Amino acid sequence: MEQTSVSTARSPTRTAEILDVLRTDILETRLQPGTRLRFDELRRSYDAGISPLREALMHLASEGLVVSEERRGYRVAPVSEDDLREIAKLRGEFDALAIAESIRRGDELWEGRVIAAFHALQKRSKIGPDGEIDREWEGHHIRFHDALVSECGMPKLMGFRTILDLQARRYRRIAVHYLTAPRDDLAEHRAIRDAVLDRDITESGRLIRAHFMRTVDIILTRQLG
Amino acid sequence: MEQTSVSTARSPTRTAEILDVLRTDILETRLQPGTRLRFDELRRSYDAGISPLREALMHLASEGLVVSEERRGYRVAPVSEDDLREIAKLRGEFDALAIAESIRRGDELWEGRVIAAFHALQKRSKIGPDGEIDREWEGHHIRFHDALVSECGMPKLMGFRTILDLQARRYRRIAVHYLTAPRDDLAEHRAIRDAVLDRDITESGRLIRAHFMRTVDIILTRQLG
DNA sequence: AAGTCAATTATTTTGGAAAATATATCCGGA
DNA sequence: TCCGGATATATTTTCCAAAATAATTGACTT
Repeated sequence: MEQTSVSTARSPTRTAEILDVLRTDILETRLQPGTRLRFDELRRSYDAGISPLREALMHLASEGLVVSEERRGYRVAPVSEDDLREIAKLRGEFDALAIAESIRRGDELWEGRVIAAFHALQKRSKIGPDGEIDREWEGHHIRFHDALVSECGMPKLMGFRTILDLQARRYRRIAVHYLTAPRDDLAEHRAIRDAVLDRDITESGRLIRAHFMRTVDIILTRQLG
Repeated sequence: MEQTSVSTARSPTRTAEILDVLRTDILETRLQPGTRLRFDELRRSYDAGISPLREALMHLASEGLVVSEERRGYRVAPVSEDDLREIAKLRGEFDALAIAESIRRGDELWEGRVIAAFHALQKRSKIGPDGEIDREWEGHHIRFHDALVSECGMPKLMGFRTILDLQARRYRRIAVHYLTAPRDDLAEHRAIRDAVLDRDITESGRLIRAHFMRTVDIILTRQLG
C-alpha cells in the first residue's frame, strides 16, 4: 500500500534514522523528561557520529521534544501541567479552524472520507484484550481526525498541528492509565462526524474543542485529585 | 536598553551569527526565493565552516524560510499567493486567539501597556520623509501588536506566531511599494485598542482578522489587477 | 566556613577531509 | 533523434580531531 518501490529503495540518511529512533525513545519516555543528552553518550548508545546527532537534536528541538541552551547542550523537554493544558487548548483551536475551512471547501468526496474513517474507527474497540489502548484503534483514531481537517488547504497549519500531535503523544504515554478511564469516545466521535456532515461550523468547533479538553481534564484531575 | 552586560559579553556561537545574517539576507530578499543554497558557495560568501552552516540552514528550515530535500540540499523557500494568503489568515486567527486569552487574563497593567504602545505608535507617521515605511514606526507597530497578545500565557502559540511574523516580513519586503497604498492604519489600530479595552473578544477578533487580511488583499489585488 | 582564583576535566562547537549520493555528460544502438 | 546506461563531475552527508567554552575541583586566603 505505502511504497514498496521496486527500483530505488532509497536508504534514509543517518540523520533521518537517528531522528526517528530518538523521537520514539522520547515519545515512549525511555528518555525521561529533563534528561541531559550528551553527545558522547548518544554517540555510544546510538552508534552514530556527531553531525547526524546534532542535526537530529536540532530537529527535535523544532518539534518541541528537546530543548537546547547555547553551549550547554540539549535536554529532553520537561513536562508540566501548563504545557499539557496549552497543547490541548491549541489542538482544539487549530482543529476547529481546520475543520471550519474543510467544511467550506470540502466536497462529497471529503464527506465520504470522513464517513469511511468513522466507520473504520467504530468497528474497533479502544481497549485491547491486554487492557492497553489498542494499536489499531489508535491508528484509526488518528486517521479519523486527519480526515476531518484534510480539506482545509492550510499546509502551515497542518505542520503546527503535527508538532502538537507529537507533543501530546508523549503525555498520552505518561498518563496512559488514566486514558483508559471510562469515557464514551464513540459518541463523541459520532457527534463530531454528524456536525461536520451537517456542515455546522459552530457546532463542530465546539465539539472538537471539548473533545481535546476532556482528555486533559481527565488526566489532570486524576493525577491531582 | 537591551543588554550591555558589563561582565560576560558572551560571544554568540558561529551558528547563531550565521543564522542571523542568513536570515536577514533572506528576509531582505538579497537571496531570492527559490535560490539554491550550496554549501561550497555559502562557505565562501559567509566565510564559515560546513557545520555551523548546516545548523543554520536547518534552523531556517524550521522557520519556513528555507526548504530542504533530503540529499538535494537547501533552497530559499519559494513564495506564492496561496502561501501569503495562509500566512495572513493564520496571523489573524492566532492573534485573535491570543488577544481573547489576554482579555480574559490581563489586568490593568496590561491595559496600560496596550495604551502606551498605541500612544507611541500614534505619534509617528507610517511613511518616512523618503517615502518608504519608517523604521521607527515599524518598531512601534510590532510592539503594539505584541502588547495586545502579551498576556495570553501561551508560549507555544507565541512561537508559532513568531514564525509567521518572520515569513510575513519577507512578503512585506517584496511588496513594499504596495504597502504604502492609502490606508487608514491609525483608525484600524485605534479600533482594535478600543475593542480590547472594552474587553470585547468577538469584536477584537473580528478587527484583528480584518487587519491582517486587508494587507494581503491590498498586495494581491494590486499585483494582479 | 565561605569565598576566590587557578588548574583540571568535561562538553560543546567547528573545520575539513573522506564517503556516499545525486546530477550531468557522453556514447552507442534502435 | 531518442533512449539507456556508463563515466565523470558536483554536491551533500558523515566522521572525527582540534579548538573553544563551560563545569568542577582544590588550594589558598580571609
